[in-house]
Amino acid sequence: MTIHLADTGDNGVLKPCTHDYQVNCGNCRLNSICLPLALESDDIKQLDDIIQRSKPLQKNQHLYREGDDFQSVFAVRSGTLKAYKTTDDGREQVTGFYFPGEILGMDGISNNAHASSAKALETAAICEIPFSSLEKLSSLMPNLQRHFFQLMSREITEDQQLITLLSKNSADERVAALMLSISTRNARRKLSSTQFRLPMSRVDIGNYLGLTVETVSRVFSRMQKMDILQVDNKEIEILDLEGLRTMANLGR
Amino acid sequence: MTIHLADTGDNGVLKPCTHDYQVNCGNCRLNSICLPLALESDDIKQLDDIIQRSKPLQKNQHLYREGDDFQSVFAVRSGTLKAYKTTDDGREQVTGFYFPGEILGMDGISNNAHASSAKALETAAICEIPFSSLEKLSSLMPNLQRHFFQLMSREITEDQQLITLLSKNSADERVAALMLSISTRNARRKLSSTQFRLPMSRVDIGNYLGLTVETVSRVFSRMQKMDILQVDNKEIEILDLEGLRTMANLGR
DNA sequence: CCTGCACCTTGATTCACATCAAGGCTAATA
DNA sequence: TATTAGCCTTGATGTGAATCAAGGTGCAGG
Repeated sequence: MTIHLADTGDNGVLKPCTHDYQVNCGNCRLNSICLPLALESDDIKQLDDIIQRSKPLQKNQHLYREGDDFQSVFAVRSGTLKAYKTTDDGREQVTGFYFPGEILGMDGISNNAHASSAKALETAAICEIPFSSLEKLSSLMPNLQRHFFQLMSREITEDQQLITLLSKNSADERVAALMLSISTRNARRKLSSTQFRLPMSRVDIGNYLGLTVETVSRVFSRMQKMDILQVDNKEIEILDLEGLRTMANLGR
Repeated sequence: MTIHLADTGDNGVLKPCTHDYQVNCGNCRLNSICLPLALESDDIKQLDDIIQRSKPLQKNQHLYREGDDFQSVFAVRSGTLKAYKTTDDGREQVTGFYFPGEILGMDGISNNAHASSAKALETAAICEIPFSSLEKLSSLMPNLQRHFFQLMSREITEDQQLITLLSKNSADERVAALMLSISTRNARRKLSSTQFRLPMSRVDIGNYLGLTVETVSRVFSRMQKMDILQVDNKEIEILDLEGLRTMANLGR
C-alpha cells in the first residue's frame, strides 16, 4: 500500500490518500450531527462512497482560498477551521469558525468559486464531498436533498444572528454570545459545555466579532473579575452560565 | 368567477385568488433573473404550475412573521419588502431588502419556521412557491436544483458581505455601499442605475446598516454637499458614481 | 383649510470602543 | 540557559457615532 507524503506546501490542494484512517460515515461518531443525519444505513453507504478523506490539514494550512474553483464542500472530522474574507485594504473578516461535524464551503456554490478562504486553526481532519456527486445523490435521495437545503438555510440564519450581534450588541454581549455558542456546540458533540480550550486567537475572535484584540482582552478580564468566566489564556471555564446568558442579553 | 375580498387583516396569510392577473412564469418579464432562470420552457411550465399568485400585499402588511410555520418561499414580482428580526429587547434588525425578481423566505427551511419577518414597504405582488412542491420538482429537474442551491448560496455570500460591512466599515462607507447595491440591482431589472426612489425609510436604512437615523441623515447631507448624490427626500440621483465607489471603499 | 403625525434634518453633548503605547508571558530555537 | 517572536494584557488618550434635543417638512384625514 502506497503511503503519500504529507502535503507540505500550503496550496489548498488535498492530496487523495489511499490510507483511509479506518473512517467511514457509518462508523463516524459524528454521523448523528453531520451530513448523514436523517439517512438510512443503505443511503449512508452511498454517501460514504462519494466522500474523499485525505491527509490531515496542519495548523495554518488552507483548505481553500477565496477565488479558488469551487468543487466540493467539506465536513470537519476533527480540529477547527476558520473561514474569512480579506478586504481590499488587507484586513481580515472572519465569517465563521467550524467545529467537528460542521459543514463549510457552501458559499462557493453561487459563483462556482469560493467566496471566502478557510484555514486550519489546529491540525484538522476533513471529509471532502464533491459537489457534483452530492447534487446527483440529492436528486435520488429526498432526505439528503432536504437535509442539505436545511444546512444551507442554517448557515443563513447563523449569518443573520451574527449580523444582528454586530449591529446591535456591545462588546461584552458579543464575546458572551460567542462563548455561549461554543459551549452549545461542544454539548452537541458530547463534550463539556463549561470547560474548553479556545482554538482561535484573540485576534481571530476580534475579527469575527468586529472588535479589536485589546477590547476582546478587556472583556475577558472583566468577565473574570465578575466570576462569570475563569480565563487562563485559551483555557476557558464557565463559572456562571446564567450570568453569561444575562451578559449576552440575547433572550432565549 | 368568484372574486375574493382583499385580505384586510394583517395575519400573514395570503388568500388564494382565482383572478390570476394574467401572469405566469413564461411571460413574466423577470423570468431571466428569477427562479425560472436556466430552465427550458417545458420546465418553466411545470414550475409555473406549482406557483401560487395572490392579491397584492398592501404597504406594511406582513408576508410572514418570525416563528410562522414555514411552507413556502416567495418571489417578489413588484414592489419591495424588508426582512427583519426583532431582538428580545424589542429593537429591529433589518436583514435584507427584496426587490422584484428576488427570492425570500429561505431562512425558514432549517427549522421549518420562519427565522425572520417580512413586510411590504409598498404595495407588492408576490409569487408563492410551496417548498414541498419545489423539493419534488428539484429532484426531477437538475437545473432547478442547482439554481436553488445557488440562490441559497448567494444569500449566504450577501449576508457575509453585510457582516464585513458592519464590522469593518464607517457610516459613510455603509451608506455608499447600500446605494451602490440598489443601483446595481436596478440595472439588473433594466431600470435606471442612477435615478431611483428609495422604497425604505431612513429608519429602515439605519436598522439595516447598524446606524441611527440621525447618522444616516447626516451621511446623506454630506454626500449631497460633496456632489456625489442628489438627495430629495426619498428621490436619489447618483451624480458621481466613481466618487460613490471611492466612498464605499469596497474595491471591485 | 387646518391639524396631527410620521418622518427627516441639524446641532450639542456623551460615550464605547479604537488607537497608541508599553510591558509581560509562553514556547520554540539556538 | 539565553534569545526571540508571537500573543496577550493593561493603561492613557482620541474619535466616530450614539444620544439627547429641537425644529422642519409633507402628507392624510377631519
